[in-house]
Amino acid sequence: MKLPEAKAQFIQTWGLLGAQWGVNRTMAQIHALLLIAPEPLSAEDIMSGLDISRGNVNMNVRELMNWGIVEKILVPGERKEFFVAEKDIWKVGTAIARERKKRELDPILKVLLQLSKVEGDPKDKNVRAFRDTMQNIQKFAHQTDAALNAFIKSEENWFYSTLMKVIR
Amino acid sequence: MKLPEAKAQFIQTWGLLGAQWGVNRTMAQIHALLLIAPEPLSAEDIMSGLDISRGNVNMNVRELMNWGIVEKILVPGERKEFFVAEKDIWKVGTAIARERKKRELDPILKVLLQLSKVEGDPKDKNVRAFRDTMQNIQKFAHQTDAALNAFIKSEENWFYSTLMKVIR
DNA sequence: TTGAACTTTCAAAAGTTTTTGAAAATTAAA
DNA sequence: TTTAATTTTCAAAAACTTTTGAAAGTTCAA
Repeated sequence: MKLPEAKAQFIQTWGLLGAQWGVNRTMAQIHALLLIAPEPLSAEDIMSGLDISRGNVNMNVRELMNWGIVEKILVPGERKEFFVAEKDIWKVGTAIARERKKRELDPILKVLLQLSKVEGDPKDKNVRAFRDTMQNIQKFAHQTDAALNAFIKSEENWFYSTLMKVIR
Repeated sequence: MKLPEAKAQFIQTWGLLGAQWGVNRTMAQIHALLLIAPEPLSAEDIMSGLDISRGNVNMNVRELMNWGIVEKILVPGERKEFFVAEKDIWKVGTAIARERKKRELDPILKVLLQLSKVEGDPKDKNVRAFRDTMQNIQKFAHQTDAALNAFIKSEENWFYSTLMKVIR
């Protein structure tokens, strides 16, 4: 396989991976394009590289910057803005974990904690079933939370061993 | 908060969690409804509980069964089919991890492995950047794979072991 | 067998998300 | 200043996903 074909396939695959996990496909594709670019890319490079509109590039690049995995840089002598991706995949992984936990997991776990305080007669099997489920989810959530925090704080290599301690 | 309100909020929240991670919202809501049900539910119970059509229930319950976290049961003397969810959240977590890894992660990682074999002149910085990225992703993928496998294999007893810590 | 109870299927409709592209806003050079 | 290059915004269009519901299929008691 030659480079252009391999690049295209990587962009396609990275986009699919994102889409399956609730990330905008185009955002993941832009990320892929930047990951394999040896030089910073302009908005126009991304537009032509993926055949998408300027507005689409602008919106998705901004979101990648919000996630902390792409940076805007100014090239001396150039009017345009350029973009570079964080190339260390471990850092990319921890940044994504940190953001998604903060935005999507933490608020939901807060709600679930509230729900275990439901009023009701413990003789009612509906009440008992509900409370049992909430307690189980909370316990699981705490372990997941600990594992994710370990990962987020980790430098490479620490991850596997700390996760093992949490699980065992 | 009283039970009916708490149930509604749990269903809503569980659905949101699913939707954010690429799972059909209604499928997650059906799962929530079954998780807190003290008795098996029929298709009609689910239809009226969530106000959705028969076809929708059929399709999503089938998918929950494919994931191995819901089971069809036959109640003696009843013509209808009933459904129960696996109530142990750790088992639910490992089942979901096992299925998603198999369906969505493994095939993609296989492609990425292929891509690191790209032909090309190592003097070309495009080739070098591409290969570096592929190698980094692969290394990360292997660690993630090992961590996921450890989690998937961590069979039950989590309740027992946490209980032991409380007792001693 | 028959037919009522129940489940499954799937084309069309509804709903949601993503993308476009042109106008408005911003920036910086002349 | 003014002007041209560039970026941002956002309403409308396109694309995609989910849901419906009625017809077809299946099961089983009589």
